[in-house]
Amino acid sequence: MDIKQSTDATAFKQRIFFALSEPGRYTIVRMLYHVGHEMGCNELNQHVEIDKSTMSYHLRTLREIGMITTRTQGRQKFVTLNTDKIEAVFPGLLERL
Amino acid sequence: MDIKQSTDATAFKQRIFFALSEPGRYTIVRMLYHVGHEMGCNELNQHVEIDKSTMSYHLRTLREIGMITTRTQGRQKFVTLNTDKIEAVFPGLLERL
DNA sequence: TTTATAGTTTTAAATTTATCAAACAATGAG
DNA sequence: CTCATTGTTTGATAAATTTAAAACTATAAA
Repeated sequence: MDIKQSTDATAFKQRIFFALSEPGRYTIVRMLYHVGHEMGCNELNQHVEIDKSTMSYHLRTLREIGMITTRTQGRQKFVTLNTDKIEAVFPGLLERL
Repeated sequence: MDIKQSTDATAFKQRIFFALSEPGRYTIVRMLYHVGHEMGCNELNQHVEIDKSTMSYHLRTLREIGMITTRTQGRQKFVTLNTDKIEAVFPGLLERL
C-alpha cells in the first residue's frame, strides 16, 4: 500500500478540489459540463449572475488550473471545459456535480 | 437537462471539495482510506506532522462536514472515515485520491 | 474616426481560512 | 490525590481568497 504519490498529480487534484469548493466556479463547471459544448462568457454571465470582473477572475482561476480552455473570436470569448483532462484523474466526477 | 439541484446535496458536495482542497486534510482523508480502518489521532499525527491543535481543527472540520466520525476510548480518540457516505455522492473518488 | 461592446487587470477592502501558543478538560497511572 | 497524557478550545495573528469599482485593451460598428 503506497501512501505517497507524485506531487504534480496531487497538486492538480487538489486544485480541482479548490476550484470546485467555490460556489461560483462550481456552478460554472457544472453548467459547462451539462451544456456539453463551449459557452460564451456572456452566456455564462446570463446564467450565473456574478459581476463581470469576478467572473473573469474565476475563469482565470479555472484556466490556470487547467480545467477550462478559452478561445477568442472577435471581441467575444468562448469557454470549453477540459472534460477529458478532468475525467482522466477523477472519472465520473463531473456527472456527479 | 436540469441545471439546478438540491441545495443540501450541493452543499455537502462543495464541502467535500473544500475539505480536500487543503493539503493536511487531503492527506488525512487519503491515509484513512488507504489504511482501511479507524486510526488513533496520535497515529495520524505520526504520519502527517501537523501541530496538534491544527490537527484538532482539521479533524473538527472533517467531522462537521460529515466525512469522519470519532470515537473516544479512554483518553484516546479514534477516527473513522465515512466511506459509504462519501461513496454515495462521489463513487470512486476516494480511491483516486 | 468615434463610439460602443466584451472582457481583463489593477487596486483596495472585506471576508474567510489556517496556524499555533496557551489555557483548559478529561482520563489513566503512580 | 497528584502528575502526566491526549486532545479540545480560545484567542490572536498571519495568510489566502473573494469581491467589485475603476481604468484599461481590443475589436466591431456606425
